Amino acid sequence: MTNYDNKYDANDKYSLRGRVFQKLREDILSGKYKEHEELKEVAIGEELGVSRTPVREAFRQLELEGLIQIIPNKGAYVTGITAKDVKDIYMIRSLLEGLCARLATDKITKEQLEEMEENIYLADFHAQKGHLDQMAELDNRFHDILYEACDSKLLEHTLRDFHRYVLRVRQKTLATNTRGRASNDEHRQIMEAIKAGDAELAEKLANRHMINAYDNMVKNGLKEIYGETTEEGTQADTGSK
Amino acid sequence: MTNYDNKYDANDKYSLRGRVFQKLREDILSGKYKEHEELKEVAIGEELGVSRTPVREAFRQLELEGLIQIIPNKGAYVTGITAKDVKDIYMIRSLLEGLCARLATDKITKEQLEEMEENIYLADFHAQKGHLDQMAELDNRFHDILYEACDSKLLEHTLRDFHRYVLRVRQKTLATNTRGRASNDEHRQIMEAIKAGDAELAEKLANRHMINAYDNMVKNGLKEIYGETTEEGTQADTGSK
DNA sequence: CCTCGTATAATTGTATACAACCTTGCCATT
DNA sequence: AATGGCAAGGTTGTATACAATTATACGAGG
Repeated sequence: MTNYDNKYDANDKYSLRGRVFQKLREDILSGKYKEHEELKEVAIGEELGVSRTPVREAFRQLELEGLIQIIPNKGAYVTGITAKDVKDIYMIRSLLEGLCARLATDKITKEQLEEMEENIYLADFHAQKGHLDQMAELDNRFHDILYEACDSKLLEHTLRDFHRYVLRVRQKTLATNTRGRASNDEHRQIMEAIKAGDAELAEKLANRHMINAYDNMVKNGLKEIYGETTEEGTQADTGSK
Repeated sequence: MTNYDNKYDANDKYSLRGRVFQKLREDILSGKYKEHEELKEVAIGEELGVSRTPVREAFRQLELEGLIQIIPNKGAYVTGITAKDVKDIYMIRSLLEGLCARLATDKITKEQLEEMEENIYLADFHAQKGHLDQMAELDNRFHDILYEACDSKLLEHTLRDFHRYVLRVRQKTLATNTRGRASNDEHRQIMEAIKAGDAELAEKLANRHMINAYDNMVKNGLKEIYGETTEEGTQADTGSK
């Protein structure tokens, strides 16, 4: 619930605060700062060559994005993601990506559809070659295109938030070639449903795509990475029908 | 996507920043600061008797909550909500409140269920008396209970965000007695489905509840309040099946 | 040897000073 | 009279100084 439709990007890469914010977000998501690690204002400031003020403002934003937790008068700590959190996010995303696909079916532009096709074609190529990094990149981009295509700044922004939030986990678990191929196949089906103008089908496929992604994560050892267990079985149970 | 499961509330009411944040949020939501109004750091600071630093930090948070837009080196402006935004929010909420009701069916505690029943009973009373303010209050509380009952900090927080965001609009449009009664009837049906353990039905009813709420807003002049029109007809079209 | 308390250090919270940028209005030039 | 440029005022961006709070370490007492 944040700054959508903001042609002056608030996370302005030209202001110090914006640069600190982006840098810290990237470092947290990439794993440079680990869970429960403490972030100290002066240390970060010195590392980036800025004073405490922009760092503090960036901290406040990171907190609202859920990446750190600030305990008053104590410090800022990188928040952890529990297995339960991941499950909840995928349940929510399943519904919202479905909605997004449904809306996009009517709203998508020719250019966006073409980029989708290109994306899928390219992903096929990299899947054959076993280029996992490129696969992940294309996967991200596919969803970004979908978010843009739904023509709802609010939905787009919400989905981007969730998507970014699980990137930390995905990097560790989605990096199998078999899932990469399956995922791209699902992308193709979604794209074709949109292309055919079948909004209902597009929604169902997008729902299912998220459930499959989650189930795959569970299979590939989500529990081993995060100590806690999903409270009830492994089935995603996110279907809306 | 913000600070869930935070026992030290980040919007700490004991820190100046937290107080400024809460005060400004309330003032924006209540309409004291109108759309596109500029908020100046020194003016706000003097009004609340604090310096610019806590005000600036509060601004950054308000921006991430979507309540103001900060244009670098220019100023902070209260953001407007378009009719399209409202429609999008209700589409999203329809799905997520449905999910929430479905999860709550398994997770709700006896105390929460009792508070729900009490809430509905009280709302019946106030509906008869025509107490619109109390009705609105109870309506808010009903949804809060539901959010708590789903046992997902993430979903709870997301729904609270959206709910708070449309409060500005709702205050102006939901204040009709007939809708109040209908809404409470729908609350009762949702509650009874949860009580009966019928998760599927609870989800459907909660979906429908949001669609009805939105349709009512459209009927009661959402367009007149916000200059723009919903891009396609008036039907909510938020059903997931 | 352990525990509690106090003092000191470290860190965050707030205020203020200074710099950079944008806006505005006046004046000169055409 | 219209326009362009320049200067002055105001607002935000950043840095730093000071206050308040918390963590740590050391020593005294048991």
